[in-house]
Amino acid sequence: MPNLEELRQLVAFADLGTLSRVAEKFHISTPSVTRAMQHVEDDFAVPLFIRGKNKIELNETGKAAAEYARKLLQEAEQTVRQVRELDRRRHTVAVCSCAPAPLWELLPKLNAQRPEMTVSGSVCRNDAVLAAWQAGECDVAVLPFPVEGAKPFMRENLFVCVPPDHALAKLPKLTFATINGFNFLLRTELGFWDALCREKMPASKFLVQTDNAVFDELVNASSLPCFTTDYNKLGSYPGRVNIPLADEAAHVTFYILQK
Amino acid sequence: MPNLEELRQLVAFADLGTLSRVAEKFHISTPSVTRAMQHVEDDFAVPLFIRGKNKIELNETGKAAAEYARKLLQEAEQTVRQVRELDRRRHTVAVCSCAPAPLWELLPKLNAQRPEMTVSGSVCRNDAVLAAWQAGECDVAVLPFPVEGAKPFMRENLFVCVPPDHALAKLPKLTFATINGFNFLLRTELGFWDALCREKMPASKFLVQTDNAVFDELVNASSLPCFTTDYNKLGSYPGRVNIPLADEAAHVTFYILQK
DNA sequence: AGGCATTACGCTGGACGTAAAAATT
DNA sequence: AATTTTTACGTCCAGCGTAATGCCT
Repeated sequence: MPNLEELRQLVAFADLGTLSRVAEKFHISTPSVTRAMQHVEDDFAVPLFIRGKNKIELNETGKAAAEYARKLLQEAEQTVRQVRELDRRRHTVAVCSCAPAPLWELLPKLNAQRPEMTVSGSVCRNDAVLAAWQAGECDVAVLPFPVEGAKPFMRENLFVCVPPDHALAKLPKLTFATINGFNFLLRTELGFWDALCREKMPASKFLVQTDNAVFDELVNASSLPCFTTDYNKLGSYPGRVNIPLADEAAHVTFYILQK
Repeated sequence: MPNLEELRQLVAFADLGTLSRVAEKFHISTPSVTRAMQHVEDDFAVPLFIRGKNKIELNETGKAAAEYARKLLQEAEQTVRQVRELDRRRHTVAVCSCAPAPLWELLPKLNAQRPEMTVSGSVCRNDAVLAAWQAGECDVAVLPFPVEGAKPFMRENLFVCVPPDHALAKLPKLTFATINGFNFLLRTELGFWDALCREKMPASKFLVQTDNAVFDELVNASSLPCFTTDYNKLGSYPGRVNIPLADEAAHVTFYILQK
């Protein structure tokens, strides 16, 4: 049964060409490498090297052995990775949501329910959420439409958020048709909201900003409209008014899939 | 980097259920197994066991780890086998022939030409010879017909071998048609001759004997006809006469394929 | 009482590094 | 002179087995 550490040295020797360089790479002495190579040869019980007085190289069998060893080492590393990943999965609840708001509701609840588990949430596009769920890559999925086995979870309503002196602020209600054409500030990682806005407002341009702090600054500094929702605690900007969107599409029921 | 010897013990534990049985299997002490399992757990750096006061079992991750380890060990063994096989191939000339006679000629010559090599010969059916050659499983192939790259090697002629008082002994020449219907003694491992006889003499029955000594005894003890060829040194039975077969099929040119 | 896992402890063989030798460039 | 491989040698620790402990059935 070969020793994987020695096989690593064999592979390194195939790559580097001299025992000294292998020793250097692994921060060990050259005699140690010499012995390791002798040991590998003993393990395989066939000659792998052509030895000169102060020269050593792989013979044809040795070259092939190094390649086989390389493959085996990759498989060994993969084995370790798979086991660790399996353990990680046993200690985390992975939530995949189409929008951030359900995560704000869900993650604290899950954390309280399963204090020994790490709860991890991510926002993806609808199709990616569904794919992750079906592939078993997440334990909880949140989608903006019902699917087999899903339960209604919460409702989120979209608002337009503008300074009080903005033209749109005069209206008590808005529709996508009304605001189509206005340019908007948009936070990224809004998941499905992002796609919805772009679909409903094809004439608008969106200034996207990932960083939350920077986004807030931009909102305060400019008079450009942005979106907020009744779950968006971060989005209650002082000095701005929230105007509801009347469209059905702006009122979303999220459905939850749970193992 | 996991230790394969320890992984073997992990797999054995998954199969046997207790550390004592693992110790017994590998002829080592139980404390040694305990330590090995602790070491495996350290290597993977995740919990693999559920430990009671005098009880230990695999958790779900551990069970999976044992299965991954089982696979890895098989791959490690395969790696060793492949390297050894490669070395063996480097020290042997494998000859695959459709009939034994060419081997009698060829093997001594190859032995003389390459004294450092082990020469191994085997007799197979025509299709198997061709398959082995094409798969690179042999270094020399001998076939009873020409193929691309093959050179004519030798000619072998088939004789019928009967006691002098046998009915067939009266004829100076024979054909397959004449002897069809007579029952014959047949040595196995005649390769393509076997198939040829059965094809040309559908009405005959063949008494097959593998063991050469037993076959010779049978030839001496019975008056049943058998075959011999001009290369069959073993087949020159005293007290029997050899009658040539006139058919073209009884005169074979062997073609040789060599790397 | 017998079986099982684990800890304690002493021993030993194996693995390491340093030093040195011998050969090559 | 510098580089490379290998041997010699002393050191040290990882891994082994024995013995003992604690627990369960």
